[in-house]
Amino acid sequence: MAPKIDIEAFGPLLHGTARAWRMKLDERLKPLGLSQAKWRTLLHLSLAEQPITQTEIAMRLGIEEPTLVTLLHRLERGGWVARKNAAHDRRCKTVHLGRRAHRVIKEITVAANKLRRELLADISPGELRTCVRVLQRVRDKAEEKSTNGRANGRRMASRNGKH
Amino acid sequence: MAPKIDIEAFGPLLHGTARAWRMKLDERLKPLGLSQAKWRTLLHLSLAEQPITQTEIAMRLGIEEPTLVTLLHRLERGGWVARKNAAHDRRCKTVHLGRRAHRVIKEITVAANKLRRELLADISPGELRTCVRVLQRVRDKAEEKSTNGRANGRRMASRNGKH
DNA sequence: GGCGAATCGTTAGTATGCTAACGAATTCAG
DNA sequence: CTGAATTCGTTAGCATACTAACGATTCGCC
Repeated sequence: MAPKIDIEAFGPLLHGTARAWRMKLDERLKPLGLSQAKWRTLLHLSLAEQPITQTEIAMRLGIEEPTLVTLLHRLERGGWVARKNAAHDRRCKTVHLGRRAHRVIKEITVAANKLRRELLADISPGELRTCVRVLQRVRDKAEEKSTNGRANGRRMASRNGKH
Repeated sequence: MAPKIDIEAFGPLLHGTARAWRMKLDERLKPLGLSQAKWRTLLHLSLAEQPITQTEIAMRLGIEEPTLVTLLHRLERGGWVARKNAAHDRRCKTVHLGRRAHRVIKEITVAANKLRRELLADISPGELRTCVRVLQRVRDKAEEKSTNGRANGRRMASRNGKH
């Protein structure tokens, strides 16, 4: 009774796997005081060459602006980042890593890489490639604007450009 | 530059695909007044042969009890379900589908199946099988209790048994 | 039978996401 | 140059998840 895969459960399976992965990572980074949403933000900041604005961060993270606002509030309250008014455009604020953040950036990547290696340990390169291809195609299809055809300002943070 | 897959982004890819799928489904069911969390609950109730308790539902949905409590509050407020005190055990409440729910159960499954067929349309059966196998293994691995070995009461809703 | 342990549902508090609506600042059309 | 449109960050309000802690009830062991 093994060969018959339960294709009806693909959605739940996808959902459950993502959830389990996220919770595992959160669990490991909790000792650092960091959740996934937080460490992803810090990592993107550290990867940016120059100070970036909130809108830019939201786009890279693939989340909406209001979500980022409260996320930054929490990060700021914890001393992880600081916001500064941009000189050239008084509407903008740029976000900068605090001391505390610089110290843990490396630990974050190490932990994330370690977890990934563990979870994908007994998956063959071929299987992995196939899986990645499938996921990409599914995601792209799911992100296609469906019925609406209106150009409606800044909509949908689109897929996050790696990490 | 296509053959080299970006394995570092597997986590984000998984996360993003699940998110896109979920949002697409929510978008389609919004006209019915239903989000994914809600229709999944209704569907599980409709699949159950006999009235089931809240704990049972939470387990099947793969969510924690307090999460279910507020979810049921919203469903009850919308007239989708009703809670009754169980006769045999005064601690328990059983949850029952309301009229309104019975009418849309079919629409829900139809929409979910349609979306799945669309998103997986151009994926070959072989690829799909591989992908499912990989996801299952990753999920199982991620759900293994890691360092803690303590039996700490009811923990982790575990994987949801299909749908 | 009776008391401690386990179970069920709940509240409280927090984190993370969303949309809608808005004020302030900038940009663009005329 | 000026008024309309756009952009940036924010608040308000909601949905969905979590853990911690609790009352009420039931179960299990003596």
